[in-house]
Amino acid sequence: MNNDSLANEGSTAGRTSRKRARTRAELLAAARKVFAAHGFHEASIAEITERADVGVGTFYLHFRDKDEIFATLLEDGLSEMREVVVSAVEDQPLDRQLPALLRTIFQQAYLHRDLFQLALTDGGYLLHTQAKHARFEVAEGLTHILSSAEEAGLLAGYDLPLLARFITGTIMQGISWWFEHDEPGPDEMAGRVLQLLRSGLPAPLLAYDEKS
Amino acid sequence: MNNDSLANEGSTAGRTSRKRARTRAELLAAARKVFAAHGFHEASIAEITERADVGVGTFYLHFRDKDEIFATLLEDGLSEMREVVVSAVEDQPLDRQLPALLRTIFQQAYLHRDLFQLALTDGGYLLHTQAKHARFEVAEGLTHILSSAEEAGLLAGYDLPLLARFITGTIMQGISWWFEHDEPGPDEMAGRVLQLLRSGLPAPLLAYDEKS
Amino acid sequence: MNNDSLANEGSTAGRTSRKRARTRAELLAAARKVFAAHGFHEASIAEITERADVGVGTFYLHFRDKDEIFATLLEDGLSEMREVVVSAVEDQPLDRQLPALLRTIFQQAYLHRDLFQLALTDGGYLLHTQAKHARFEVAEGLTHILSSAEEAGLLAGYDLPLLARFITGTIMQGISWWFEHDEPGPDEMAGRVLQLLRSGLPAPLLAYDEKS
Amino acid sequence: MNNDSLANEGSTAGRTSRKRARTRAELLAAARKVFAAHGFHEASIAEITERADVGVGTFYLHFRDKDEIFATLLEDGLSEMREVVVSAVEDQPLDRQLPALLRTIFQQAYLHRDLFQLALTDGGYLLHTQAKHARFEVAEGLTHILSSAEEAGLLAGYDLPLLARFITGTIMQGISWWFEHDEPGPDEMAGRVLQLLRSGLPAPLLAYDEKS
DNA sequence: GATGAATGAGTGTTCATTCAT
DNA sequence: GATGAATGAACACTCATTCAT
Repeated sequence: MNNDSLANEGSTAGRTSRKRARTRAELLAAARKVFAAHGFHEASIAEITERADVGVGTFYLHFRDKDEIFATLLEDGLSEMREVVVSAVEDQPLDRQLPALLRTIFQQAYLHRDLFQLALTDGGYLLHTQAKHARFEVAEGLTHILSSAEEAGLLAGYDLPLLARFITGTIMQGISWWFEHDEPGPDEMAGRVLQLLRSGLPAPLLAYDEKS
Repeated sequence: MNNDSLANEGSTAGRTSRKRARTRAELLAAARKVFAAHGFHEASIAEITERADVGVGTFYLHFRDKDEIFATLLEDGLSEMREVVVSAVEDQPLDRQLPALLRTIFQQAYLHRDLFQLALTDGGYLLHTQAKHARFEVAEGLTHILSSAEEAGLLAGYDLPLLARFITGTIMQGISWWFEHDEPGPDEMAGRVLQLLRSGLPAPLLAYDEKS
Repeated sequence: MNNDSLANEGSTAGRTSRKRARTRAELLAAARKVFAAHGFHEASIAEITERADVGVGTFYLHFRDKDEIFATLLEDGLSEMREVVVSAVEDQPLDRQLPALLRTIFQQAYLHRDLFQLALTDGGYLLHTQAKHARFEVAEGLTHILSSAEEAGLLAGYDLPLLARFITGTIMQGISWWFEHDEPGPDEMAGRVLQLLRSGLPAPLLAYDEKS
Repeated sequence: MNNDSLANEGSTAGRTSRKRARTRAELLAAARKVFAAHGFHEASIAEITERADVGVGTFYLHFRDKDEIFATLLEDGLSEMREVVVSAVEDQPLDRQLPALLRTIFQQAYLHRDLFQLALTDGGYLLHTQAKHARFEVAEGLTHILSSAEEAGLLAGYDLPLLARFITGTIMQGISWWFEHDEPGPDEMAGRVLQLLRSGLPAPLLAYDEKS
């Protein structure tokens, strides 16, 4: 009835939908805190709505159920991160992509530790139901870079999907280190991972002749 | 044939307690399946007892509560694995320890994939309550080996606890690869991890001057 | 007719909270019947909610648990009674207080026999948890009156707390008489107790030299 | 097969039945402690058998169910007391019977306070199911004495059954006084009740003119 | 007779979800 | 759109009682 497209000013529809969006945002913010505090299963809708200062029923006006808000929370956070990471990596020459990826992921993860704690601790729960998930996100980015490298003939002898997983595992453990410690910061963390990826472990630690 | 080992032969007490042990084992087996299928929170005692073909009450004759059977399940499985791994690693010269550790862990994990799925997916839940846990177990073994290496002056310039975590992450991702695929087998998996640890990634992938 | 007393008229909030109060009252009424019929321990929440014609969960919207509704039931009933008794006794000259107390207590108890059955039969259960309780209530009132009498020097030679208990016992048995009989009514009951308290038993029943 | 009548010596049957009786006695003793500690409803058969150091199943060889052992416990205790009281009262001249009854009951009750706590606290529970019960027991003895007095024309103007209940109430409160205090001892307690029964309360406490 | 492992009906309680207002 | 009282299926857990040994 009214022009509520771009820049929706004082129109009723505009005000309404702005209010609606604010409520939704409050719910998401509340959910983030509650999930972070208790984990997915112990979190209750009642606590979320209380914290968001809305009625219980309101929750269901914005999200189908508990799963959905959880998934949305992760999805929103991860897609924001994806954007940052992608723009930090693209346009880089191949030999700078992996370092940039690591550094950016660690920087983001450090900033959004609570989100990652959710993703890594309770995310498993949704693996059956919902697909996208921190680990997948990371592995995907890695696979993309590694594929380019492979096309350039740089990864002969490596099993690419496994390699992506291994590196993902390294990153994940780097991130979950922060669930318990605050040091070192993201840049040193990235440096440490690079150190391992660049040189591996000192040769005397790994005898060569194990029967393969 | 009659030799029922030391003392306690075919006596009533013996038969009874053997029956008791069998029931307990059936409960553990059922729980393993149920937890693997639904995860800790979605698993119900009723389903476990049904699958074990015993009454609900019987469960509580053997385990204090849901937490206890879950912890027992992990503990039993991990302690068995720990033994195997330890005996495969000890007495090896330092340069064989890491390769042996990797190969043995992967072999065990391949055999007990369901257990690891539990440990890695829901294990987090009990981290507060119960201490020992697959990742810790692995990280501990690694730390032990790496410490020896450090004392031998082989790891100058590495951050040892982080290094242990990184390698743990690699192993974990190797194992969780099997939640979705059956190939490659444990020996090749160990080989792939060794490949990465030995040489790192090809130099052209990692520019050296990454100070951006 | 429209005057819904101060503020809070036919507003939604008013209607809602009136409905809420009604549900609560229905639960209390149902609980009273169920407790009276089976006693505290044998009473089940399910039977209470069924009788109140509400869902099980509704119970917990109004009462924390079984203990709470039981305590509320007694507390509400007793405090109503306390008010009636207190206002019947206060402002009376000392020599009328005890008669007034007896008559009023018996009148109230006759009206709320079911409540007293609860208080006297199961009330013991909550003695540890909840303080106020029919017998205490009565003993307290008595003690108050007797104290005044003592200050007036009328009770030399009597052990006051014991005396209060003895009279309480007499009243309690008068009340529990009604659990099985409907006669005599409260006024005659009070008269009978007064008769005993006034004259005691005929002398020939109680030899004086009872040192045996 | 063997003479197991009077003085059953070393015969198998004799030994067996002596053993049986001992087990039964151990169960009763254990039950008394457990009921005293937790009350009827919170007491569990398991705790009783554990304390009696017999198997759970054994319980059901001696008692049909929880109700039965509880009733037996009271019955045994009360009937022992009844005997003592009866023999202390019978053959006394009428004017000594009530004093003797009071003194003996209080002496017994003081000795077996735990039993009375059960009878007065949880006994109510069994009122519907089982008849005999401390209060009845006492009221019965009283009624017997009072009947004799009435036949002797001493109680004209009193309502006999009510009178018996009133006195019972006084005794009960005297006994339950001991659930919380140890003083005064049984003889003084009996004296205090006699004091009240003999003289009633001082006249100035009870105005005479209330409309009857 | 004694045992104690097994039973399962029954309980209190929670919480995601609905819907009349 | 917003509310929050109401819902009831679902759950963990208990314990008196049975019965094969």
